[in-house]
Amino acid sequence: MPELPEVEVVRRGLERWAIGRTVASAEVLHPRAVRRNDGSLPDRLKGRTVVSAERRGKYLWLPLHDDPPGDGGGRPGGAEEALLAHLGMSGQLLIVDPLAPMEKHLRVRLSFTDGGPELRFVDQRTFGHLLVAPMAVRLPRPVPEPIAHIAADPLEGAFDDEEFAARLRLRRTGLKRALLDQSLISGVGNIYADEALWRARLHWARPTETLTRPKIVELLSAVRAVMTEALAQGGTSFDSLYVNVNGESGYFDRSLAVYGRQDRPCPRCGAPIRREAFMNRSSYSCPKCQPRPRNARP
DNA sequence: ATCGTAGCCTGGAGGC
DNA sequence: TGCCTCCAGGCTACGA
Repeated sequence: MPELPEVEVVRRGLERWAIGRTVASAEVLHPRAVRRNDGSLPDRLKGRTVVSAERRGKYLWLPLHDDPPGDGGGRPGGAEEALLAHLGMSGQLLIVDPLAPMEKHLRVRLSFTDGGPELRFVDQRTFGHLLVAPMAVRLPRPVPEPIAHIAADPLEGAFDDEEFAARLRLRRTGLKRALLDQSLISGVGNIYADEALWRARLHWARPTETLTRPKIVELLSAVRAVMTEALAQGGTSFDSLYVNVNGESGYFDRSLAVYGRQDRPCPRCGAPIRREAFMNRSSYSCPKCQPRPRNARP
Protein backbone atom coordinates (compact mmCIF):
# COMPACT_ATOMS: atom_id res chain seq x y z
CA MET A 1 0.00 0.00 0.00
CA PRO A 2 2.90 2.40 -0.11
CA GLU A 3 1.93 4.77 -2.91
CA LEU A 4 3.85 7.63 -4.43
CA PRO A 5 4.17 9.83 -1.31
CA GLU A 6 5.32 6.95 0.88
CA VAL A 7 7.85 5.81 -1.71
CA GLU A 8 9.12 9.37 -2.06
CA VAL A 9 9.65 9.52 1.70
CA VAL A 10 11.79 6.40 1.40
CA ARG A 11 13.65 7.80 -1.62
CA ARG A 12 14.61 10.91 0.34
CA GLY A 13 15.94 8.76 3.11
CA LEU A 14 18.05 6.74 0.70
CA GLU A 15 19.30 9.93 -0.88
CA ARG A 16 20.57 10.98 2.49
CA TRP A 17 21.93 7.66 3.73
CA ALA A 18 23.01 5.60 0.72
CA ILE A 19 24.58 7.87 -1.89
CA GLY A 20 28.31 7.50 -2.40
CA ARG A 21 28.51 4.26 -0.44
CA THR A 22 29.98 1.08 -1.89
CA VAL A 23 28.33 -2.30 -1.38
CA ALA A 24 30.55 -4.72 0.51
CA SER A 25 28.14 -7.66 0.35
CA ALA A 26 24.52 -8.53 -0.15
CA GLU A 27 22.74 -11.35 1.61
CA VAL A 28 19.41 -12.76 0.39
CA LEU A 29 17.33 -14.33 3.15
CA HIS A 30 14.22 -15.07 1.08
CA PRO A 31 14.43 -16.01 -2.61
CA ARG A 32 11.05 -14.51 -3.45
CA ALA A 33 12.38 -11.04 -2.64
CA VAL A 34 14.79 -11.30 -5.59
CA ARG A 35 12.64 -13.53 -7.81
CA ARG A 36 13.38 -11.50 -10.95
CA ASN A 37 17.15 -11.79 -10.44
CA ASP A 38 17.45 -15.35 -9.19
CA GLY A 39 20.75 -15.83 -7.42
CA SER A 40 22.77 -13.22 -9.24
CA LEU A 41 21.83 -10.18 -7.17
CA PRO A 42 24.63 -10.33 -4.58
CA ASP A 43 27.35 -10.67 -7.22
CA ARG A 44 25.88 -7.86 -9.26
CA LEU A 45 25.87 -5.53 -6.27
CA LYS A 46 29.20 -6.27 -4.66
CA GLY A 47 31.79 -3.57 -5.14
CA ARG A 48 29.42 -1.11 -6.76
CA THR A 49 28.70 2.39 -5.55
CA VAL A 50 25.34 4.10 -5.21
CA VAL A 51 25.18 7.19 -7.43
CA SER A 52 21.78 8.64 -6.56
CA ALA A 53 18.25 7.74 -5.48
CA GLU A 54 15.51 7.99 -8.09
CA ARG A 55 11.80 7.31 -8.24
CA ARG A 56 9.01 7.00 -10.76
CA GLY A 57 5.56 6.29 -9.41
CA LYS A 58 5.88 3.55 -6.82
CA TYR A 59 9.23 2.27 -8.04
CA LEU A 60 12.53 3.54 -6.79
CA TRP A 61 16.04 2.75 -7.91
CA LEU A 62 19.65 3.38 -7.02
CA PRO A 63 21.85 3.87 -10.10
CA LEU A 64 25.17 2.11 -9.61
CA HIS A 65 28.68 2.67 -10.86
CA ASP A 66 31.75 0.53 -10.58
CA ASP A 67 34.27 1.37 -7.96
CA PRO A 68 36.79 2.06 -9.26
CA PRO A 69 35.04 3.20 -12.43
CA GLY A 70 36.07 1.58 -15.66
CA ASP A 71 35.30 -1.70 -17.30
CA GLY A 72 31.54 -1.84 -16.84
CA GLY A 73 31.93 -4.92 -14.68
CA GLY A 74 32.05 -7.16 -17.73
CA ARG A 75 28.45 -6.41 -18.57
CA PRO A 76 27.56 -6.17 -22.24
CA GLY A 77 28.68 -2.77 -23.45
CA GLY A 78 29.45 -1.77 -19.89
CA ALA A 79 25.75 -0.89 -19.60
CA GLU A 80 24.62 1.21 -16.71
CA GLU A 81 22.67 -0.67 -14.09
CA ALA A 82 20.56 0.16 -11.08
CA LEU A 83 19.20 -1.54 -7.99
CA LEU A 84 15.45 -1.34 -8.58
CA ALA A 85 12.95 -1.75 -5.77
CA HIS A 86 9.20 -2.07 -5.45
CA LEU A 87 7.79 -2.13 -1.93
CA GLY A 88 4.65 -4.02 -2.88
CA MET A 89 2.15 -4.06 -0.04
CA SER A 90 4.38 -4.18 2.97
CA GLY A 91 7.98 -3.58 1.90
CA GLN A 92 10.34 -1.39 3.91
CA LEU A 93 13.83 -0.17 3.13
CA LEU A 94 15.53 0.53 6.41
CA ILE A 95 18.89 2.00 7.33
CA VAL A 96 19.96 -0.03 10.34
CA ASP A 97 22.98 -0.56 12.55
CA PRO A 98 24.72 -3.76 11.39
CA LEU A 99 24.60 -5.11 14.93
CA ALA A 100 20.85 -4.58 15.29
CA PRO A 101 18.89 -7.85 15.56
CA MET A 102 17.40 -9.23 12.35
CA GLU A 103 13.82 -8.18 11.70
CA LYS A 104 11.32 -11.04 11.56
CA HIS A 105 10.62 -10.43 7.88
CA LEU A 106 14.11 -9.39 6.81
CA ARG A 107 14.49 -10.49 3.16
CA VAL A 108 17.69 -8.84 1.90
CA ARG A 109 20.52 -7.01 3.64
CA LEU A 110 23.26 -4.91 2.08
CA SER A 111 26.39 -4.03 3.96
CA PHE A 112 28.74 -1.27 2.89
CA THR A 113 32.51 -1.00 2.75
CA ASP A 114 32.49 1.91 5.21
CA GLY A 115 31.17 -0.41 7.92
CA GLY A 116 28.31 2.00 8.56
CA PRO A 117 24.57 1.30 8.75
CA GLU A 118 23.18 -1.47 6.53
CA LEU A 119 20.37 -1.21 4.04
CA ARG A 120 17.72 -3.79 4.89
CA PHE A 121 14.72 -4.85 2.84
CA VAL A 122 12.00 -6.03 5.19
CA ASP A 123 8.73 -7.29 3.70
CA GLN A 124 6.07 -9.24 5.51
CA ARG A 125 3.83 -10.14 2.56
CA THR A 126 6.60 -10.51 -0.04
CA PHE A 127 4.72 -8.66 -2.75
CA GLY A 128 7.71 -6.37 -3.03
CA HIS A 129 11.03 -7.21 -4.60
CA LEU A 130 14.51 -5.99 -5.46
CA LEU A 131 16.40 -6.52 -8.69
CA VAL A 132 19.52 -5.31 -10.39
CA ALA A 133 18.55 -4.22 -13.88
CA PRO A 134 20.09 -2.38 -16.83
CA MET A 135 19.06 1.17 -17.49
CA ALA A 136 16.97 1.63 -20.61
CA VAL A 137 18.45 4.18 -22.94
CA ARG A 138 15.42 6.33 -23.20
CA LEU A 139 15.09 10.06 -23.27
CA PRO A 140 14.21 12.40 -21.76
CA ARG A 141 14.75 10.44 -18.61
CA PRO A 142 16.66 7.18 -18.16
CA VAL A 143 14.74 4.54 -16.21
CA PRO A 144 15.49 0.88 -15.52
CA GLU A 145 14.43 -1.44 -18.34
CA PRO A 146 11.85 -3.42 -16.33
CA ILE A 147 9.82 -0.27 -15.75
CA ALA A 148 10.15 1.28 -19.20
CA HIS A 149 6.43 0.60 -19.67
CA ILE A 150 5.47 2.63 -16.59
CA ALA A 151 4.09 6.09 -17.31
CA ALA A 152 5.50 9.25 -15.76
CA ASP A 153 3.99 10.14 -12.41
CA PRO A 154 2.05 13.38 -11.87
CA LEU A 155 4.75 14.93 -9.70
CA GLU A 156 7.56 14.67 -12.25
CA GLY A 157 8.27 17.26 -14.90
CA ALA A 158 8.01 14.72 -17.70
CA PHE A 159 4.29 14.23 -17.03
CA ASP A 160 2.25 15.66 -19.88
CA ASP A 161 -1.25 16.71 -18.82
CA GLU A 162 -2.52 17.05 -22.37
CA GLU A 163 -1.26 13.64 -23.37
CA PHE A 164 -2.80 12.09 -20.26
CA ALA A 165 -6.18 13.69 -21.00
CA ALA A 166 -6.09 12.48 -24.59
CA ARG A 167 -5.13 8.92 -23.66
CA LEU A 168 -7.68 8.78 -20.84
CA ARG A 169 -10.48 9.78 -23.20
CA LEU A 170 -9.49 7.01 -25.58
CA ARG A 171 -10.01 4.41 -22.88
CA ARG A 172 -13.26 2.50 -22.67
CA THR A 173 -13.25 1.72 -19.00
CA GLY A 174 -14.10 3.11 -15.58
CA LEU A 175 -12.21 6.12 -14.25
CA LYS A 176 -10.67 4.51 -11.18
CA ARG A 177 -9.46 1.50 -13.12
CA ALA A 178 -7.68 3.94 -15.43
CA LEU A 179 -6.18 5.88 -12.50
CA LEU A 180 -4.73 2.66 -11.13
CA ASP A 181 -3.22 1.71 -14.51
CA GLN A 182 0.47 2.43 -14.05
CA SER A 183 1.05 2.55 -17.80
CA LEU A 184 -1.28 5.55 -18.05
CA ILE A 185 -0.32 7.42 -14.87
CA SER A 186 1.98 5.99 -12.22
CA GLY A 187 2.12 6.33 -8.47
CA VAL A 188 -1.64 6.32 -7.81
CA GLY A 189 -2.92 3.49 -5.64
CA ASN A 190 -6.22 2.75 -3.95
CA ILE A 191 -5.91 5.35 -1.20
CA TYR A 192 -4.98 8.38 -3.26
CA ALA A 193 -7.32 7.37 -6.11
CA ASP A 194 -10.27 7.51 -3.70
CA GLU A 195 -9.10 10.75 -2.12
CA ALA A 196 -8.51 12.48 -5.47
CA LEU A 197 -11.85 11.31 -6.88
CA TRP A 198 -13.60 12.70 -3.80
CA ARG A 199 -11.83 16.05 -4.16
CA ALA A 200 -12.81 16.25 -7.82
CA ARG A 201 -16.38 15.05 -7.06
CA LEU A 202 -16.12 12.16 -9.48
CA HIS A 203 -17.48 8.64 -9.09
CA TRP A 204 -15.00 5.80 -9.59
CA ALA A 205 -17.17 4.09 -12.23
CA ARG A 206 -17.48 7.14 -14.46
CA PRO A 207 -16.79 6.09 -18.06
CA THR A 208 -13.46 7.61 -19.07
CA GLU A 209 -14.63 8.75 -22.50
CA THR A 210 -17.32 10.99 -20.99
CA LEU A 211 -14.85 13.20 -19.12
CA THR A 212 -14.16 16.65 -20.49
CA ARG A 213 -10.63 17.92 -20.79
CA PRO A 214 -11.16 20.60 -18.05
CA LYS A 215 -12.55 17.96 -15.70
CA ILE A 216 -9.51 15.77 -16.29
CA VAL A 217 -7.23 18.70 -15.53
CA GLU A 218 -9.20 19.28 -12.32
CA LEU A 219 -8.76 15.64 -11.39
CA LEU A 220 -5.02 15.86 -11.99
CA SER A 221 -4.88 18.91 -9.73
CA ALA A 222 -6.65 16.89 -7.05
CA VAL A 223 -4.21 14.00 -7.46
CA ARG A 224 -1.25 16.34 -7.13
CA ALA A 225 -2.75 18.19 -4.17
CA VAL A 226 -3.49 15.09 -2.13
CA MET A 227 -0.08 13.60 -2.86
CA THR A 228 1.74 16.82 -2.04
CA GLU A 229 -0.13 17.19 1.24
CA ALA A 230 0.56 13.58 2.16
CA LEU A 231 4.23 14.02 1.40
CA ALA A 232 4.40 17.08 3.63
CA GLN A 233 3.14 14.92 6.49
CA GLY A 234 5.58 12.11 5.87
CA GLY A 235 3.11 9.88 4.04
CA THR A 236 0.13 7.82 5.16
CA SER A 237 0.36 5.01 7.64
CA PHE A 238 -2.35 2.80 9.03
CA ASP A 239 0.07 0.71 10.97
CA SER A 240 3.77 0.24 11.47
CA LEU A 241 4.26 -1.24 8.01
CA TYR A 242 4.55 2.11 6.25
CA VAL A 243 7.66 3.79 7.45
CA ASN A 244 10.61 5.85 6.31
CA VAL A 245 14.16 4.51 6.30
CA ASN A 246 14.40 5.18 10.02
CA GLY A 247 11.24 3.21 10.76
CA GLU A 248 9.06 6.25 11.45
CA SER A 249 5.45 6.59 10.29
CA GLY A 250 3.76 9.53 8.62
CA TYR A 251 0.60 11.24 9.75
CA PHE A 252 -1.48 11.72 6.63
CA ASP A 253 -4.00 9.08 7.68
CA ARG A 254 -5.42 11.74 9.97
CA SER A 255 -6.18 13.86 6.91
CA LEU A 256 -8.01 11.30 4.79
CA ALA A 257 -11.49 12.40 3.75
CA VAL A 258 -13.01 9.13 2.59
CA TYR A 259 -10.56 6.24 2.53
CA GLY A 260 -11.28 3.72 5.28
CA ARG A 261 -14.07 5.93 6.65
CA GLN A 262 -17.20 3.93 5.90
CA ASP A 263 -20.36 5.34 7.54
CA ARG A 264 -18.49 8.36 8.87
CA PRO A 265 -19.60 11.82 7.70
CA CYS A 266 -18.28 13.32 4.47
CA PRO A 267 -16.12 16.30 5.51
CA ARG A 268 -17.81 18.38 2.83
CA CYS A 269 -21.53 17.58 3.13
CA GLY A 270 -21.94 15.26 6.10
CA ALA A 271 -23.44 12.34 4.20
CA PRO A 272 -22.21 8.95 5.43
CA ILE A 273 -19.29 7.66 3.38
CA ARG A 274 -20.11 4.53 1.40
CA ARG A 275 -17.89 1.55 0.74
CA GLU A 276 -18.23 -0.46 -2.44
CA ALA A 277 -16.39 -3.56 -3.60
CA PHE A 278 -14.47 -3.07 -6.80
CA MET A 279 -11.55 -4.88 -8.42
CA ASN A 280 -11.17 -7.12 -5.38
CA ARG A 281 -10.70 -4.15 -3.10
CA SER A 282 -12.72 -1.36 -1.51
CA SER A 283 -13.71 1.99 -2.92
CA TYR A 284 -14.79 4.73 -0.56
CA SER A 285 -16.81 7.71 -1.75
CA CYS A 286 -19.49 10.19 -0.77
CA PRO A 287 -22.93 9.23 -2.11
CA LYS A 288 -23.98 12.89 -2.35
CA CYS A 289 -20.80 14.53 -3.67
CA GLN A 290 -19.99 11.62 -5.99
CA PRO A 291 -23.29 10.28 -7.33
CA ARG A 292 -23.07 7.09 -9.32
CA PRO A 293 -23.39 7.85 -13.02
CA ARG A 294 -26.20 6.11 -14.90
CA ASN A 295 -23.72 4.70 -17.39
CA ALA A 296 -21.34 3.50 -14.67
CA ARG A 297 -18.64 1.15 -15.83
CA PRO A 298 -16.72 -1.16 -13.51
C1' DA B 1 -4.83 -4.21 -29.16
C1' DT B 2 -7.62 -3.60 -25.28
C1' DC B 3 -9.97 -4.83 -21.26
C1' DG B 4 -10.92 -7.63 -17.13
C1' DT B 5 -9.65 -11.03 -13.68
C1' DA B 6 -7.13 -14.85 -10.90
C1' DG B 7 -3.49 -15.52 -8.04
C1' DC B 8 0.43 -14.36 -5.39
C1' DC B 9 1.28 -13.58 0.12
C1' DT B 10 0.96 -12.98 5.57
C1' DG B 11 -1.02 -11.53 9.79
C1' DG B 12 -4.64 -9.09 12.17
C1' DA B 13 -9.58 -8.94 13.05
C1' DG B 14 -13.76 -10.99 13.96
C1' DG B 15 -17.06 -14.98 14.30
C1' DC B 16 -18.11 -19.13 16.63
C1' DT C 1 -8.49 -20.47 23.71
C1' DG C 2 -8.17 -21.79 19.14
C1' DC C 3 -9.69 -22.58 14.66
C1' DC C 4 -11.63 -20.70 10.63
C1' DT C 5 -12.63 -17.12 7.17
C1' DC C 6 -12.14 -12.66 5.48
C1' DC C 7 -9.54 -8.68 4.33
C1' DA C 8 -5.71 -5.63 2.95
C1' DG C 9 -4.19 -4.71 -2.63
C1' DG C 10 0.02 -3.80 -6.48
C1' DC C 11 1.37 -6.25 -10.05
C1' DT C 12 1.96 -10.01 -13.58
C1' DA C 13 0.23 -13.46 -16.46
C1' DC C 14 -3.29 -14.90 -19.04
C1' DG C 15 -7.86 -15.33 -21.24
C1' DA C 16 -11.65 -13.17 -23.79
